Amino acid sequence: MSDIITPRVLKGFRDFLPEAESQRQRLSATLATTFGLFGFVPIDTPILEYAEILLGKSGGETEKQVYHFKDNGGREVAMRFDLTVPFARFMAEHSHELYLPFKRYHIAKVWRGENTQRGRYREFVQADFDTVGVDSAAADFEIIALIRQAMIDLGTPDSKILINNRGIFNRFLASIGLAAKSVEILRTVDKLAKLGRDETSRQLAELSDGRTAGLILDFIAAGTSFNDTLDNLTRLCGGDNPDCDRLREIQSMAEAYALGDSMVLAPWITRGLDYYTGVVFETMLDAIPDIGSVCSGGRYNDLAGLYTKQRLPGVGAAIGLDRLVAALEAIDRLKPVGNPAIVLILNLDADQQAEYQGLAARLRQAGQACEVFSDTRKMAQQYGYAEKKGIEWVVFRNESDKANGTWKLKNLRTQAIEELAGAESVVASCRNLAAG
RNA sequence: GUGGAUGUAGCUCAGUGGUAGAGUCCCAGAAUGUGGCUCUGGAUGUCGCGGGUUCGAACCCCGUCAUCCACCCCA
Repeated sequence: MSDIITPRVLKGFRDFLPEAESQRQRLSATLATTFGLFGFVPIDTPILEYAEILLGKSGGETEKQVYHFKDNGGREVAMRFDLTVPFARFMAEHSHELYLPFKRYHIAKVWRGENTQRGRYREFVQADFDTVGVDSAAADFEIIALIRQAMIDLGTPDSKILINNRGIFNRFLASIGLAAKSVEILRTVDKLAKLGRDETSRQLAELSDGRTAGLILDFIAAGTSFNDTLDNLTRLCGGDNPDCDRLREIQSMAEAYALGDSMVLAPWITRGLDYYTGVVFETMLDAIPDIGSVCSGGRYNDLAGLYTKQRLPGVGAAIGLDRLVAALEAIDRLKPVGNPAIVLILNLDADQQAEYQGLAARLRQAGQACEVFSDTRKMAQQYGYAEKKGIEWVVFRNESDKANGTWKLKNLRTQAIEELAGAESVVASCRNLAAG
């Protein structure tokens, strides 16, 4: 009989080993730098909120996905399932302490109790960024430019930001008398890429009729260029209007910014979430489109309407960091993250313990990360340790080195061994290694 | 939440009713003029978990958990 508890983690939850966690931290740090480049500032909020805050408006679908329970004091609480709703509460509570427009980013874990798949977990990190307190093309464009920069910085310049404006679609639907079914139609259209034209047409015909389905499909057809597509949309929804103008303004900024064809007008992109009211976007990686959008968002005209009378329009997006890591791994584009220490001091002689630590101290004082192997094990094991951790250099000394006060520095890859006069020489050599 | 596939040693997998296997990895030893090549030996599995059928189950049946895929939704 055993009283050992089987170690396991919940479905959709994961442990991260050093290599994976290093990657996550690196990407996260990269994003923080990119956000800062655009003047976005960081915030954080609690992972647990009153259930009514998180479940307030969102009925059905999201409610089923939110982890909620009674805390030890009997309060109904819930774990945040995205960073936008907590942000809305945050703004309602702190807007008087802040300034508008307020541009914030928030990189943190969120939880959703839905079924798992590759790149789809129950606990995952989102990098959310929004500009609130302003409704302008400049703000919309800044989010797009930021997504573009983030994609470049993350190592996926070969990606496309698909953009659309829901307002245009709604105008179009109104013009053909289907405004009442806009939500269903938007959802159906959103699946065009996945279902294909025929199936989408069939489903649209169920919502309206065959002729209307054809009209809708014509409407969402892609043109030969951003402006060509936009001209088509403008014509089909009854001529110039503020929503088309917004896209034109964004496009002119994109040209000045030299975004090129990384920004695509995609009339079939609508996003399922019903709080978006203006431009919406998704970001697809050319190398692995199957994994889905790695950064999605859009404009909403009232962020915190549930919690305050102050009207806060905004625009923002969320990068799915874990999905991105899964994608980068799948296309083999994660840069290896080495061990922080590039030098291992081999521990071969029980009488030299003080010397090893003394050398390590010198190195560290010089800002040089190093390790002393923590036991006098066989050399093969110490070499193996260094290799597994990606440490390229080892320092050791044999009997004669010990007598002479010298050290040997060996490159594990080239096998080259260099004899060094003393600790200062080791420090100097390691400095060169780090620099070179 | 619904449907399908999968689940055997740390890893990759073979084994379809009759005493649990291979490769790799790991450990020990030999050789090696400070490891990595070679040789010898060794360890490791409640066959995801729990029931059932059977003289006998890794294999058949049911349930359950996890992973992957599709739906739904989304990052």
